[in-house]
Amino acid sequence: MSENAREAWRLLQSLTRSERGRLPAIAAQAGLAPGQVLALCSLDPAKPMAMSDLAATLACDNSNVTGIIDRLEQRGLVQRRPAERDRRVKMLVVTAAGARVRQDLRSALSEPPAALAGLPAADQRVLRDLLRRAMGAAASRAAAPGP
Amino acid sequence: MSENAREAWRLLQSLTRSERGRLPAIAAQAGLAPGQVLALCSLDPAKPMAMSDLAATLACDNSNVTGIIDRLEQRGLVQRRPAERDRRVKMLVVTAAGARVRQDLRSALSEPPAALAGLPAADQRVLRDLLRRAMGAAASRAAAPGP
DNA sequence: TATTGTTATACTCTATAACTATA
DNA sequence: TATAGTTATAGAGTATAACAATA
Repeated sequence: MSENAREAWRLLQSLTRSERGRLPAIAAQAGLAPGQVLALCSLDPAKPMAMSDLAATLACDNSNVTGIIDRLEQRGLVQRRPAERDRRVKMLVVTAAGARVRQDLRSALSEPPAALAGLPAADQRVLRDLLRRAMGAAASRAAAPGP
Repeated sequence: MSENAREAWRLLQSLTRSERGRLPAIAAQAGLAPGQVLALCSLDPAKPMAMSDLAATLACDNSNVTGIIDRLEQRGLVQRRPAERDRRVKMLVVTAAGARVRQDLRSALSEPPAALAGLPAADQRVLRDLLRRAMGAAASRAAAPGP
């Protein structure tokens, strides 16, 4: 019985739900819509990505990514480039301006909420270590599914 | 310097982001849209709530709640009732059918993701206690803002 | 006058289906 | 035939502004 895990998950959900307004607020400040912010932050300026890979990252349909990238491209933050090996594929390149905006967005989004910032330093460290373990173990399980 | 809190927050965000598809999936199974699920789950069947209070809970505009409640009311899950004391206000009452659906939804949503369910029992307990402290302290601060 | 909820309007995100170009 | 991306279309969530009923 993992009632503790259930309660921990409920607490985590209420924490992130209380921070729900931040993404729209940060996006509005940059003159972007929330989805555009998530897309821009998901792109690595050093490593162009195909449209369909971005769709998988954002867990949404290709047709949706078309519209989001249209708007980011109009703003000069991203560019489409045809892939060399397969001309059906379009690679997404973050422009210099896009990289600057992205850096600001990521910095704002990673600002911890009061509930975490107010914890004693020792608790913050315990929490970080625990989450590292949890995420690492989950990644391992995904890579090598059990028998 | 709270770099640990920052990293913990980033890890929490990636955990909840990896669970991003669950709300739409659970909503679709119940034949509802994600926003309708959040609204229904936010209503306490034992304690009717004004439209504007629900808007505050969901951190969105009143005009938006009108549309969401329209659809929940058409489905027979919620009813509008005029408040006795102030006839401008409409109280939202969860129907018997709505309470059943709500219970199922809450149960499905509180199922912890693999990253948490896979942690050792001791870690789950530590995490739960830590989050209880964090959320409790934040609530206290909100109730009594410092000097 | 001020407030609660509704309506009108517009933009964004989302999906499905049909289409084009390429493989 | 199958795949990557686009277009067309539709439904839902979001906001602002104007409005009605009530306070």
